[in-house]
Amino acid sequence: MAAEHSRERLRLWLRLLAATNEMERVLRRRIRAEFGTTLPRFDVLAALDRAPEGLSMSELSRQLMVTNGNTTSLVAALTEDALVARTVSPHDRRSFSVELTDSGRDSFERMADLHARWVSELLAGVDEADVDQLSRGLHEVRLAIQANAESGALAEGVR
Amino acid sequence: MAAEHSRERLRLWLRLLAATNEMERVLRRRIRAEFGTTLPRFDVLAALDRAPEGLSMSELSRQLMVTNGNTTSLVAALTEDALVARTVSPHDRRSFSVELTDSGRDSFERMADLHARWVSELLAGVDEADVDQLSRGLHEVRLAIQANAESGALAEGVR
DNA sequence: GAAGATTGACTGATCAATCTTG
DNA sequence: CAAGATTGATCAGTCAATCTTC
Repeated sequence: MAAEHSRERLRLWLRLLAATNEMERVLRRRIRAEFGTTLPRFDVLAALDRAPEGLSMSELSRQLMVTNGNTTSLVAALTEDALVARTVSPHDRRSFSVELTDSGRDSFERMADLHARWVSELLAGVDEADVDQLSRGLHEVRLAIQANAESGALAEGVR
Repeated sequence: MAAEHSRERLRLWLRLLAATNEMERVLRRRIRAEFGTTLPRFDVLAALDRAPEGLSMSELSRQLMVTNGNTTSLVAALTEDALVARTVSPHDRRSFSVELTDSGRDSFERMADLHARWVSELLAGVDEADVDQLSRGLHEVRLAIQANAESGALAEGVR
């Protein structure tokens, strides 16, 4: 089994967490200071910008990796501000399509460049080869977690 | 500058975020199901377990990578449950020392093993060499973010 | 005035329960 | 009954303002 290398894996998890927290903290602060909005809201706009044809609430939740309930309130707030709009699906009256308004798209585009620049600058100093290696490794890590969480659920008695 | 490789760095950030979210989601669910508590509370107990002599609120906040206000309410809740105790510092009446109670230590030790096993199992399949490489790389990433956030703050006009 | 800690207002996130439509 | 979405309760987290002590 894998238990004999428990220590190294635990350390990996702590470092993963530390790096992510550090990045999120900096980005959150800058987005607030510079644009007067929040990271989650920016993330909603980014997801919708990638989907010009619109997304359902569930699909949007999946892409943002959050629950439906969370998405509901985020989208409600953004609708208030007229940055996104919801239109009822023509084929399923349970479902909405959420998309950017013109104002939302403008607002997002104003922010996106600077955001990308921040990320890039914050990661400057990590050398090029490491960036790619880490990307690949982290993708592998995510897939492992997903795979192991399912099989582990039964073994551990987690429902 | 670093801007020419913005795309790869952005991708790294997204994967970092995805992997961390996935892991946290699984751990949070299991801790709730198995122990009836939450990940942040577990984290407090873990930090205090590593510091038998106790920690001040500020030092605890720093280690948990959260704000003081957050720590205040977490520690209040754990004090309610008699898992931690606060004693006034003998030398500075502004400051507390927070430490585990016997009950808190028992409770933590019951959980710690299984938690470590979960982490290890969830990361099983990531091969040994990659684990170490990722650990080192992520440490480097964190340091880069911290270093660049400071220097960037002035350049970007973030206060 | 600065540092340790708390408070209050607010945003974000989960989860379980519910409503509506399929 | 399943699936899409919302609601309400609860817990986390930030931030700015405040209180107390140094």
